[in-house]
Amino acid sequence: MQPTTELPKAYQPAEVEPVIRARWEAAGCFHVRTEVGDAAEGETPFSIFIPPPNVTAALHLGHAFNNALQDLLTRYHRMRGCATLWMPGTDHAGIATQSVVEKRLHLQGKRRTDFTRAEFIAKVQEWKDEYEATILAQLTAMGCSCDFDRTRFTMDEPCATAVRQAFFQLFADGLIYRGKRLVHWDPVTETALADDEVEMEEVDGHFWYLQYPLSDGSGHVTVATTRPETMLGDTAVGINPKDPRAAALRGKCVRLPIVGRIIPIIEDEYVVMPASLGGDPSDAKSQFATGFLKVTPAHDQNDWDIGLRHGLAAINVMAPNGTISQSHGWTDVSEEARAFVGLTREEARKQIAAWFKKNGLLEDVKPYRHSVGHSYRSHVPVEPYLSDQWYVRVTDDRLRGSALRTMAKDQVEGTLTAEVLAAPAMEGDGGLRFFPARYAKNFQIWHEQLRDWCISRQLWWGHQIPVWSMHGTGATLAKHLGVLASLASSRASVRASRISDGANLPLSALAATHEECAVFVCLLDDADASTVESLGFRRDPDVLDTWFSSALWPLSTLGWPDASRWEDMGGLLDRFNPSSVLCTAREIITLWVSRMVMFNRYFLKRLPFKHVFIHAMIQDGHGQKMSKSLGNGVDPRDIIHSHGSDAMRFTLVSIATDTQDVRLSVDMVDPHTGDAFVPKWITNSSGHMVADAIQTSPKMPGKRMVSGYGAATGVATPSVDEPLARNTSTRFDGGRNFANKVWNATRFALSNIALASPDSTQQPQTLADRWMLARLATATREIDTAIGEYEFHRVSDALYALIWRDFCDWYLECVKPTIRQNRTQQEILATTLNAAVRLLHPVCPFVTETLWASVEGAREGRGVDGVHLAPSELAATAAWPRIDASLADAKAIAEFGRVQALVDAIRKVRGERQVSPKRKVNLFASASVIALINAASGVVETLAGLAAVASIPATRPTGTVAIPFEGSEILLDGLVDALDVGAERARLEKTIAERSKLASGMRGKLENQGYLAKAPAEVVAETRLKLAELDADIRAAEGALAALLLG
RNA sequence: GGGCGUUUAGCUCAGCGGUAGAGCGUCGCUUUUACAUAGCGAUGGUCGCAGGUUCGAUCCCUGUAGCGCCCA
Repeated sequence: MQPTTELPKAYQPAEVEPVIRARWEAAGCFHVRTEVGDAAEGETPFSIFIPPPNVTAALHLGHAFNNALQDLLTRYHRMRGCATLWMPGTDHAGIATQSVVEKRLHLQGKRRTDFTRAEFIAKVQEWKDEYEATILAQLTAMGCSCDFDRTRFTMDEPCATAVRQAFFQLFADGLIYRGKRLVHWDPVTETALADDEVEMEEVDGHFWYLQYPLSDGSGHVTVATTRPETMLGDTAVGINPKDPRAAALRGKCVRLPIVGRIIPIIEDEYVVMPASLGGDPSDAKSQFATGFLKVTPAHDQNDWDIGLRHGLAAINVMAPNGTISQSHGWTDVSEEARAFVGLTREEARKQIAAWFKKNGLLEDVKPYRHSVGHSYRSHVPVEPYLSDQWYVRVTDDRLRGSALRTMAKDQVEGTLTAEVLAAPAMEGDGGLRFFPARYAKNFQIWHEQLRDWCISRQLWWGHQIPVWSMHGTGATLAKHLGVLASLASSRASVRASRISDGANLPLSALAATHEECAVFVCLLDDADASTVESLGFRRDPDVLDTWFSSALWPLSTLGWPDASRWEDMGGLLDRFNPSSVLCTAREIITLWVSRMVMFNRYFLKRLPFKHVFIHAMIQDGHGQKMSKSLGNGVDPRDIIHSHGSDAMRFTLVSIATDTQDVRLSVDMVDPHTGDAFVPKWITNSSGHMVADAIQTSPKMPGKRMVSGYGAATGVATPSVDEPLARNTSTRFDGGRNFANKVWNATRFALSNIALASPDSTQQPQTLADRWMLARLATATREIDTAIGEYEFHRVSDALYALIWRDFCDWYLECVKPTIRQNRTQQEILATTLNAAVRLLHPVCPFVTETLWASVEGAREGRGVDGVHLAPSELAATAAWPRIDASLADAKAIAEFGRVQALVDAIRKVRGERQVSPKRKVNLFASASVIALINAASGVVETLAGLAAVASIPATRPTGTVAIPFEGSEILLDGLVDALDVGAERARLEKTIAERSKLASGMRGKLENQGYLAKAPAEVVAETRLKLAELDADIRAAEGALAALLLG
């Protein structure tokens, strides 16, 4: 083993991290091989699929948090001997990535449409390559033990193949359909959005009160609306059937102003009645309602539903870019209405309101604050828009019901419906468990309220939908059926539908149909594409929602549907799917977890993972989510730069509690001086606290730099003179200090072992020795339990307590005087250190791997019965400590606890009196305390700085300081040259006051008959015991006080 | 509007039916050859507010106020 003098005085992460990463890579220890049958593989396989980060941007601390926890789990199970796979990769993030690239083009004055689709995709691909490399570099820098040889991308060939297979199968099984529906439409990016891509925001709007004249001239009705511009598409006015005015209006119509359209008054329960006419006063809307609702089926989801109930026409008055248009379904455009065509929806709102005002039909305007859906991408209000889209029928029991049935029985709230429970049993039923358990409810509610999933996106970047279509009369389309029928049904699926209502048509009925129809051909691969295209079929230009490919991640990354097509994937699917656990954040439950469960169950008839662990979110110092647009996301490499990877990981693990989100205040690092400082904060236009774009160097006032916010928003561009400033945070100091502590404790332990005297002999284990081993045993057990329950902060707490508090502060201090002569202690020291390094490895892989060779070397030829530590070349592949339960000696822990209390009591007085550590004192004590001191074999003398210990003499020596301990008095002699009677009196009086307060509380309890009668006997007994001890302490202190005053 | 969480020491957070803990910060003492990124000690909290249940409530229940997130 090696000369410990080689270890530098402080841990230098920047120097060792690259070396260690190279060592792991050379050993290939994170790569799981396809050959099974290794005899060592006793444990069940362990696998995690990384939530693939978006290639839109680099990772921030939130990702670092997520990945630190995954790596902890992965390394832990690898050490436990499991065949372990952590599958890495990235996600193409369709709309997000396309937007950032479009935004960049926009800065150059260009648009997507200035390029061909292929050219544009090539540009996005470049972006993807850059950020994929960045992300993988970040994961590597963090020390993530992913199987990087298997890194996937959601648009690479294996993933694309899986997507094609899944789409084809769902299409053929009738679970994918084309539907005309109101979708959430983003008029800026001109694409449909999924429900979860819409963010609700509170907006200050208005209610406009518009008068619509009755067509028979008998008066008017007043509708209240927040969106007057949509009135151009009104096809009815609704009234609640319970409204007293309804009967008189039955059968009447109104003449729609501007347009002149005659539209019916219909009765529907959905219509809110004004509070004055019996509406629910607690409903805010009833305060604003007139009882008349303009019904615009093409521009409002609720109106669409009303339209379906009453057979109303849906008239779309807008173009895809959100302007008023006569070309997308609006045919009865009057002269008067023509003036509004071409206006933006915002402008149209103003002008329509103005028209009503000018014509005396605007009855009122009231301010109204309400929530409006906004595009999570372009941030403009989402338009409910009528369009043809592709849907997955997730409401089918084979998807939704199947997902609900996976829930662990005890995590289901109430019971699942009979309909859901009626399905035949399948593998994985009841097998999905959430940690913390409360998140199961999110999963359940989401599925119970699920609507069909709109999967088409009007984008270029993504998986293009593999459907070719042709429109025409049924009869003309039927002519192609012969050729289509010649295609293999296992690779081509054909469906037909009627345009007018979207109804499915059997292919056999097509020839007899003279209505407008569409034929859709879904192809499993492109082999038959030219055949289909030669008939005149055109491929759908849209791409799939990103989550469609993400939903297949646990399948596609393992080679599904046919692993033999890819190198080195054989057998992985059966070994590693279902995976062990998915680690992710709350909002992902609906976006991703749900869809993976549905797809994995549908395609593979089993779960994608058994556990779902949901972790907190990392917020910045102002309680704001880290986001790209705010530029408040901290690059983990900045923290690694300032504190080291292990420091970052240890701190992140320590803040992984299961209750609340974590606030992490962020400082900046001055690139000119390297100093950390608190940046100048400003409030931006959206009301967020951000670091001002340009910051001035605190130490070099002439120098400036760009903040993350400045760079992210493009307000400032980093340059040589004004570089981008890194971030840091003092929150990671604790982790850095801990890594350094481990480093130095190891250095010290190794040096003592190296310097052990050659004739050192076996000695009986001391109390401290037994205690140290007991603590090792209990801490190991605590770590195992905490990891099993996904309570990660308990892991770092246990490591901190074991290594810093117990091993460093107590054990090392205890053995300092004896270790070099005592072979037993050398063995315990080497063994405990070795085990501790293993326990720490999953959290702090770098410092432990760096120390590993020395720590293993020191243990050669030394061991402790009951502690099993198989030798290993690398810490990364070392066996997790196995410690016999017999070592968890509760008596040793309790007795050493008394020793610690005694030492603390003496140190407290020494501290108060500011006694030099060098000064040794004499101690007089009762027989029981002397017995304890003897049992501790010199430890009390060492740690409390005692010269001699003796029984309390018959006459109290003068100048001694008295301390009550365990109900008797101990006296310290020689603590100070001259006793300060006043100070001593104050100390004793304070002690008496403190204990008396506690004692009176307990006495009060014991005088309470209810307490004596109803509290558990052991609690009462304990109270009595404590009270007796307190009383004894008080008597001892009073005795000392009396002696002091007499003397 | 529904759901979940949260409010505990100056800060960041644990905890929990039996009279409150950690880390950091602050204040003393200590450069004692593992570590000053350290050691020893101290200071610091009517556990958001109001009711209720209980022998006993920071913890359970109800209400209320603030904050955060998810869903509509």
